[in-house]
Amino acid sequence: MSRAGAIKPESDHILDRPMGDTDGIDFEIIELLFFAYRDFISDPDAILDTSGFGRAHHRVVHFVNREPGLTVAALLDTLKITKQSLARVLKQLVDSGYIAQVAGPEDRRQRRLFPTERGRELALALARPQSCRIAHAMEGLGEGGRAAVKAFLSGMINPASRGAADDRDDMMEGHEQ
Amino acid sequence: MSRAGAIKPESDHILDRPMGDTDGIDFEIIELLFFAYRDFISDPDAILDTSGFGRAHHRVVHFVNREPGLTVAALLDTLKITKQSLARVLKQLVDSGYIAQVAGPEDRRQRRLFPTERGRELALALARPQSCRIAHAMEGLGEGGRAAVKAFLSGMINPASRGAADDRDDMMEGHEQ
DNA sequence: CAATTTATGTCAACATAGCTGACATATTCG
DNA sequence: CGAATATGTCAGCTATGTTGACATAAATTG
Repeated sequence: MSRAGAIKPESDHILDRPMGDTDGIDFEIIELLFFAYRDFISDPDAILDTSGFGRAHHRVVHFVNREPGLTVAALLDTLKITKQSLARVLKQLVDSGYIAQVAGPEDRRQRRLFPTERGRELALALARPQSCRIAHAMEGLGEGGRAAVKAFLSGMINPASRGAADDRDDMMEGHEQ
Repeated sequence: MSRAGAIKPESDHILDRPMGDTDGIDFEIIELLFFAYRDFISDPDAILDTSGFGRAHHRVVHFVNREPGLTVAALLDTLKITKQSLARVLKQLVDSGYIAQVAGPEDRRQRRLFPTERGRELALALARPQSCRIAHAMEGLGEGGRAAVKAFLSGMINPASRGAADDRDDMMEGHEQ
């Protein structure tokens, strides 16, 4: 802090050549991913500002619409956040009538989550500009190009990340930590 | 809040069919992007926890290493955050000896940002696992596949997002808002 | 040169969205 | 019945973004 005025290159050895692909690191894709994802979520963000919701709400609304009847536990597993974090946004969505909770038919401790029509509309409105952006980015790529993109994105995902949703039935979920 | 006990499907109309690709929306890629990016940043996050830094520091260290001599204004433009947000993390990085500030040779009001060797090492350490993940995801894709991925990611980016870095010289930057 | 603009820094307050820890309640299961 | 499970909730902390106001030094301009 007292060094704020010590703007002299002699003291610390300073590097002035850019960190490039010499190190065998794929900086190009790293940065493309950063910018692509940033702009990808900017579309729904603009809509959410209007609704008074945030990205956290977006994710919840999305996955509940994609898998109606989802349990809270399954949603937590998908989002990889804590139940306290989820509770905050979920409560707002339920109170505002975007999501409804129904006691599980088998296990009545569960609260299965369903979208209302309002929730469905919001999810679609948020997904629409994202899908348009994707369609635009896919323009000119052939069927093989699209397959390559899918393969690439799938390969970026940790095996356990998606598996959790598939294995949900046969595993005992004993990892509350 | 008092409706917490009103777990009844009859009141609100509840939707139980999944929101699918019927609506002409590319949910598949939307979700792949979500999971891919989440896991993509989990690698550096794990390292950062050790260092006591966060994602914000990561981004700063990355771009300073990629373009040594970057001005604060240019960095703000790349990150699209406010100077107050940047100040917090930048100060920590400078104080910890990861980044050095040098008065601009032409315009001495500028603080050009340079990585120290320590900063370079950190940037490389953070990029390494991400690059490995990318390499793994690219496995099996031919040269055309890689080109498709690049074209796709580039197409996802707002034209102005990257352009800002290119146009920096000829535009008057009169958008402090 | 004086006035203004620019580049940057800084203080204070606030919002969102994550976290941990602790505890409550209802339900199921052994 | 008692233990485990699914969920909810309270309280407080952290990281990272925001706005608004103001300070300082250097460049630019009249």
